[in-house]
Amino acid sequence: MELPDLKDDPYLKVLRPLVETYLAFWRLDTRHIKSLRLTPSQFDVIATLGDTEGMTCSELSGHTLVTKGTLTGVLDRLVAKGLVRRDTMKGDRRCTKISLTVKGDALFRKTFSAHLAFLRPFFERALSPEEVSHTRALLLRLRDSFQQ
Amino acid sequence: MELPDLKDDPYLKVLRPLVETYLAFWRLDTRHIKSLRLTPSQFDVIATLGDTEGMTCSELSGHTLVTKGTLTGVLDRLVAKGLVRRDTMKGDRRCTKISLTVKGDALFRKTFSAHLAFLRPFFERALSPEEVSHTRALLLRLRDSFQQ
DNA sequence: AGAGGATAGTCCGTGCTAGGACGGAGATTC
DNA sequence: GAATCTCCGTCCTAGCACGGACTATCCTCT
Repeated sequence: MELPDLKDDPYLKVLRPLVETYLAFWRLDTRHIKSLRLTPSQFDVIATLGDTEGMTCSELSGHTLVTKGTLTGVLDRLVAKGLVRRDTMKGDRRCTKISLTVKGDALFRKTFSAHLAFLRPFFERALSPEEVSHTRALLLRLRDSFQQ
Repeated sequence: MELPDLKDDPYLKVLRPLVETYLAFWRLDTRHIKSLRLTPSQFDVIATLGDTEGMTCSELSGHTLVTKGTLTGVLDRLVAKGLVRRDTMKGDRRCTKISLTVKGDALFRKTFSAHLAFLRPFFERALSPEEVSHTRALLLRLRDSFQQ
């Protein structure tokens, strides 16, 4: 990693834990999502489309971590699986309305809350509710600094 | 993202900040690394090989975030740039010793500490030294929970 | 010595990533 | 009406991610 041993630097010694924690979470998250036969990006799209009337590619890309260019391919595969539908939008022929199919909605209902329930204990075990708020606040300060 | 609005759940409301903070860091880090005409993985490898006598692919993969299979391609490109060398190991013909070339070492010296110096202010601005230790401790608890 | 098993690095398939180029489509201005 | 600007979704390139398959090599145990 781009993270040598930074024990000496009082400021940078939070860098490695940040990366390691995120990656540990990511691996756990990904492993569980894979058991649903989806990729993280695909789950991201399904979860975002759930309980909505559908959205355009741009909106979808704004609400997920998937960029516009990547979305095309991700949607192709979701359409092929019959989970998602592309409809032309009346009123603006530039836009495409992306929404869940019946099958996609069923998958969303079945897996979404189950996935959250799967993740929750890992947080509960590590932190008390007060510590959660505290961690959250500290992380947001860091995030804002990175985003200037 | 696979992160809906979790305001309601006291435990999961640290999830989104964790992801957002990491991604904000990652984007910053990547942008700076790109200005060196390297990719994050390539920088990772260079930084890890710096100040060592070289290592095998497996060791390198263990010390970086690059998996064995991906490493082959990353090393190919670094060798093509003349930054890294592959030597056969005497004693064990299965192993390959990867090390920096003179040019690679020069790049390491020039860019490594500069990169850390670039990152440091973002941490300094966000957190006091005590908060850094505190954040670090909280993150490590989370990490360990994810890794069980 | 020969068999079995572990390890090293490569290669492959599928999928994701950022960023940029592109052409179609709507909106605005003259 | 024509030119221009902006937006939309798709496509392209280079590179990375993971896991599994594969070959070569080495080690160990009988």
